[in-house]
Amino acid sequence: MAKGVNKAILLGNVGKDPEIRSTASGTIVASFTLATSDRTKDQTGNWVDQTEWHNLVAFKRTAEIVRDYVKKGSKIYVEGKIQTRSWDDKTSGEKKYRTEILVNELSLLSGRGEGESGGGGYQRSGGSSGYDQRGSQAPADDYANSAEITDDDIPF
Amino acid sequence: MAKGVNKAILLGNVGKDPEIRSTASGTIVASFTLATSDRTKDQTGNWVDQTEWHNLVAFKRTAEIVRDYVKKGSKIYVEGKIQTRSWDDKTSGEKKYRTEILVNELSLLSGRGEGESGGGGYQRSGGSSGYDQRGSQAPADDYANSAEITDDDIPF
Amino acid sequence: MAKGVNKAILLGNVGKDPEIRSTASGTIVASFTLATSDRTKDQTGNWVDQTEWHNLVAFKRTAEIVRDYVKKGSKIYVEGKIQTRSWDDKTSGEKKYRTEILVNELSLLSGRGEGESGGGGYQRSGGSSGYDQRGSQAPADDYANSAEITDDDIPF
Amino acid sequence: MAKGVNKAILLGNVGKDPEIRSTASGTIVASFTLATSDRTKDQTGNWVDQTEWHNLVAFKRTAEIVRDYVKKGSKIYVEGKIQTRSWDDKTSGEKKYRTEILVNELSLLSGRGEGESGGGGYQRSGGSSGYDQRGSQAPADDYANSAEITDDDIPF
DNA sequence: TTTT
DNA sequence: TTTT
Repeated sequence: MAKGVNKAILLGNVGKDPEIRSTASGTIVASFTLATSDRTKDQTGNWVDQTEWHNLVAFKRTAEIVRDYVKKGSKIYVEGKIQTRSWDDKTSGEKKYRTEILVNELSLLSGRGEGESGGGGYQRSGGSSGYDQRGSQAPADDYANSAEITDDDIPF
Repeated sequence: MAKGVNKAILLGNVGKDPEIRSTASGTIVASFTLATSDRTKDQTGNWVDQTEWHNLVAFKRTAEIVRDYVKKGSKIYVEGKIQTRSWDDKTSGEKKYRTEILVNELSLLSGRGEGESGGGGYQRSGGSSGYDQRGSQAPADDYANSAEITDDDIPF
Repeated sequence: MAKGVNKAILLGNVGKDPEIRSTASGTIVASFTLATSDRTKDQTGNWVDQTEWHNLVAFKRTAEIVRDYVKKGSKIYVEGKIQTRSWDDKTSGEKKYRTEILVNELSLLSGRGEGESGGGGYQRSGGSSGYDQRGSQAPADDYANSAEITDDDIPF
Repeated sequence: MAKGVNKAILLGNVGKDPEIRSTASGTIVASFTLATSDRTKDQTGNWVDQTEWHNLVAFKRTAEIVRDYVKKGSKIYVEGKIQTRSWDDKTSGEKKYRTEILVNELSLLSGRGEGESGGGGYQRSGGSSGYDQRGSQAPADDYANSAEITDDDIPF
């Protein structure tokens, strides 16, 4: 009776190769971004392409599918839950928010081979944090340090 | 052809009486929060009620419906578009993000009279920012100062 | 990869007390109808209320919730899968179709006590087929005789 | 307050080249079928591909997009309204039902050139009624004769 | 009747 | 940062 509905339905293109991590307890986690593009009229009546970026997270079996089949450029359909996590920024002391889509349904729309052009290595190595995704530096670090996903964040 | 899908489907209860404002050009804007509750199992297998808060915005005709019929406690169904706005925090200089649902469909589920218990005054006056809903003070002010909705933010 | 999406999202009022049955193998099945009302403009520009009726089916745990909490008049939100079953009419020999929503998510929106007006008995007895909801008699019988849900129809 | 929700969300492949017609008043109408495929477990626990077929109808601007870009094999995402039309079968005298999805949002997922393999002619000519789509003969004719879409069926 |  |  107290059950609400919290559902996101998205169809778009993946911005970067997904980040794959594991929690302390061994749960696999995939993080990636999705661009949904729209053609809307602006104030002057012109058609403008408008792109919205979404932060997606997937766990367990869904994360494995992401790891194995989703890459930069992939077109996917996704259903998920909208979640906002918050943490206290260590340096500024301010509260920060990050909204993510917890993916629970995923459909691959690019054929095999489509999506990524580079055939070679997926060099997703080094210091790439995977959250440095809006041209912001400090926030990414901050997020990585203060708001890393822990087992407590996982809803199962 | 490049058309993506960006849709949120929410059903829950309104957290506070909506804020009603107008842009410089006279467009009416309604802002409010919605709680969607879920019963999920936690790590230890217990059923836990989990509430997610969403920031909703409505414009024009939809904003008028919100103004006239939606209040604290109202149960509503909503469809909208997920949007993240960003701005530079004036004091800390950091980039901040705020994700909102731009409502384009709304269905009232509380009967008339349901929802609000207090019959008296809707004292939506004074310093009540309507964004002080996560125990955070500064962010609300900050948001009010730095990220006020302007005509440029309105997608039509 | 070949995964499609087939989803119905409905919010409306239940037309009659649900029918509860069991398959030969003991799976509980609930069947009921849902009215979704819309206010659309007709050809002459007048606002007209338009009601669409849907046939819903629920199995197992969801069927138990329907049995225990859903009744005539209940306002509910439902997610499900659109399915069309077909059978050969015994008398006319024609192929017949029936589209149903296989419910997999259900949210009760009427408070307890709301919905049903009659306090007394839920006389869901006798010949009430539960499918006699469009002013048609024969189809209901026909359906009952020729297109009863069998274990083969259940997708799990 | 009496506003319900009636929404279908489908992603799949088009079964045949769409039928394009016009009503007496000149409204363009597109009819086509969509297959949504699912991989579910059957009773014995094996994974089985299950395909559901949907009847889609589009009007006006959406019908033009269908006419110009959608063909047999096209992968599309669609939002629409579930509608059941009924009519009296002339020969058997029985009431018949046909459930359709009235498309109001459409996204093309096949690239240009994808979808159809045959480059040549779209010979959608002759007596093809477009409703002879489930291996049934009489019903199609019947439908064509008794339940043709008229201006009265169009909800605007 | 589609698709992987 | 994606895609058409």
